[in-house]
Amino acid sequence: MPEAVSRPTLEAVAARAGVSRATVSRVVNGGDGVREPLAERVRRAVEELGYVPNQAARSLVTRRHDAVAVVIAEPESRVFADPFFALQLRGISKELTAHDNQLVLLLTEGRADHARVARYLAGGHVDGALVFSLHLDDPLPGLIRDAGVPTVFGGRPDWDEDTRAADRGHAGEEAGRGVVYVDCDNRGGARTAVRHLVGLGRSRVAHITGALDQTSAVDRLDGYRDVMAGVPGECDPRLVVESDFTPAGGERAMRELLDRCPDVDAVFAANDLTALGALRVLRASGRRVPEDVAVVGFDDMVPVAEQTDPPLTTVRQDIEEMGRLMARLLLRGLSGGRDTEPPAAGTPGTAGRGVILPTTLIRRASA
Amino acid sequence: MPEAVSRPTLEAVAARAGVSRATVSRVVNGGDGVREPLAERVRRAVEELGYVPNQAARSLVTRRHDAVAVVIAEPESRVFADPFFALQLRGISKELTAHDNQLVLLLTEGRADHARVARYLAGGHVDGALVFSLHLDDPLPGLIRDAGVPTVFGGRPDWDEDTRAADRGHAGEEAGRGVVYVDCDNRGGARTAVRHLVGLGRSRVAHITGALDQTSAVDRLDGYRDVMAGVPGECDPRLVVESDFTPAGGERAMRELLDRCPDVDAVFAANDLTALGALRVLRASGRRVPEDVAVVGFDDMVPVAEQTDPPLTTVRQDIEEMGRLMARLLLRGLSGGRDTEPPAAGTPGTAGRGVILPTTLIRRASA
DNA sequence: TTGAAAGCGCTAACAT
DNA sequence: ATGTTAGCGCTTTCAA
Repeated sequence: MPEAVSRPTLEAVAARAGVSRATVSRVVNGGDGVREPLAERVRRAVEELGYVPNQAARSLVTRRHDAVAVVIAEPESRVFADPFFALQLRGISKELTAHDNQLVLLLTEGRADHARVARYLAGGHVDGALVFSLHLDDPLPGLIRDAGVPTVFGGRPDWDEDTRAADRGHAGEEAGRGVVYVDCDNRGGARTAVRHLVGLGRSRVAHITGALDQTSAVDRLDGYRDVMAGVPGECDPRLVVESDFTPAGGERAMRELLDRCPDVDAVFAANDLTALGALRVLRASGRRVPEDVAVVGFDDMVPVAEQTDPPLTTVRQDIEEMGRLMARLLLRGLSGGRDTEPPAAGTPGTAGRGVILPTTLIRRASA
Repeated sequence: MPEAVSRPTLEAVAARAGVSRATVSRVVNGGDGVREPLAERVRRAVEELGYVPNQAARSLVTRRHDAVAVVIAEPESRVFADPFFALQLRGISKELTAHDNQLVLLLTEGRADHARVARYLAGGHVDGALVFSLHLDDPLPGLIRDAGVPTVFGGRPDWDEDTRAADRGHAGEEAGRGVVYVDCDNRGGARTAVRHLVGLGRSRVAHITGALDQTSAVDRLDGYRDVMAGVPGECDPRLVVESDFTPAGGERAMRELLDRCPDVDAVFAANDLTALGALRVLRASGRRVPEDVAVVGFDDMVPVAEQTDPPLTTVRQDIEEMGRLMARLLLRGLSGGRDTEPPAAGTPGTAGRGVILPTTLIRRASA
């Protein structure tokens, strides 16, 4: 019974309203230049027939799709481990919906899928793309660039355009300026976290990093170093342990840390999940938090941070807002004109084309 | 520079290969009935020009879109609290990708969006829909049914067709038979959990329910009752506390439970998040788990269940597989013919049209 | 086996 | 202000 009932066409509506197809089209698309009584007749006909425009036919002529692709590189990412992804998507979805755009979700599972995604984007099925390019050296940005689709990245892509473009012979174009992205202030947030710890009087502040093939992890590490560089005698490199954003990784790192520096009295973990693992190991080792060791996380994944023992002090970023903003930037670029394109070379104040959202420290009990 | 570069058309390929558009079309679509040397010429031309078919033009004539909508009713759901959603989506995505179908994501925020979704589905933009109808009395199933789009539901919808259809005057059609859905064996899984607890020698087994406006919660409660009904003198209704699938809800329920029945020695929680909350309250109350009170969860959200203290014994369902299966059923129905439609009235063995996936008990330390 | 031609449903000039 | 018309790029009869 869900037999694809053939929907009424413009033609049918026109016939019913006793006007031409063009007139119906005008009314359906906003109705400028159609006198009210006529427009009303058309609207009634549309209503009665339950007419819905055929998007394929429309796209064929307008070359717009009112659809945006969201590309998420999933493998080995935390995408499926925490609600990050879902929140981001919610923000994007809200914004797209508000502008009558559809969200086409492209999940990729490793290199093999890159070609598929590139082909899809190049195929002109969507008006633009929102890409979460999570890893350094990801070929996706390059492929997307070549596909020529307006794109906004989630998280600063490690796209050293100057270098790569040169490899391709685009060196003179300053193409790096063209990358639009939205990210949170990873470095600044990290500074805030570490300063907080230092301000608590801690003198042996460690950092458990995230996966260092992601810019967010690198930036947070940089922020940590920014502050520690200013603390006399505190640049002990053993206080930095590399990890991977997961609870298990956090446990491992914390164990190593306790091993190397039993006198550690504070830990800045690259994200909440890492902090979770660290907390567990600290407890198991008999340390009290925050009395013996203070801990700060990053992200403020509320369901995680509020449920740890003790509740986690952490750096909050507004993930849903990031998603919304990405979508907004893209749509603006699509309609407004060349907003997702590089500014004229030398335009002041636009270098980078990145939008950085602020972070805030959420104080709970762990530090 | 991402200027929507006008892509080559069939025409261009035809010209280059020195054949007609029809021939190119044939080759592009599988190449039956085209002699090899010619086909090869065409393929080369496609390659050289980087030709990608225009999906809009194709859809316009074929009326297929190779796209499937995934509808997720988000408000008040746990969709953004645990990785359930992401896993489901991954399974769906894999299956769709394997069949060259796109995934259009429709997130809804309450009633207001229902009309939008219904309109979209009715608009014939997609070939079918996968719908997560999470709540009893959700109007979505009805709207979708009216939209006439082949649909597979995730989780048994509370769609008492006999009743509703009657309301609409379809009573004679046995329409309820037409609902295709995929779910896990909530009731059986609950039975397994409770039996395990009883088998441990526990005599005061409580149940903290999920949100009872979702069939999964109701089914798990039923499973609990199935077993408890067989345990002499164990039908104490005070052992059942209603909750909502959240950690906070689990805490609240556990507190009430301890209040009402301080002698409780086992808890079957409706999901892992609930169990998490319960564990916390139990610990705070000085009870040891599992010595004093054994706890079993449901879902096996690995990141949660493995990280609780003690690690959680729980009923596992294969969420990703559910997603994959939903997609498979839908695609099969779309191509194979009328598979998503109701079987002829009276067809034996097909009543319900639901596919129920098995669950397994994962033993960890909490029970 | 291959080509010619007729649309699919819609928008956007261009006429009126 | 409204109607007429020419395609958008593709698939699909129907002829050759």
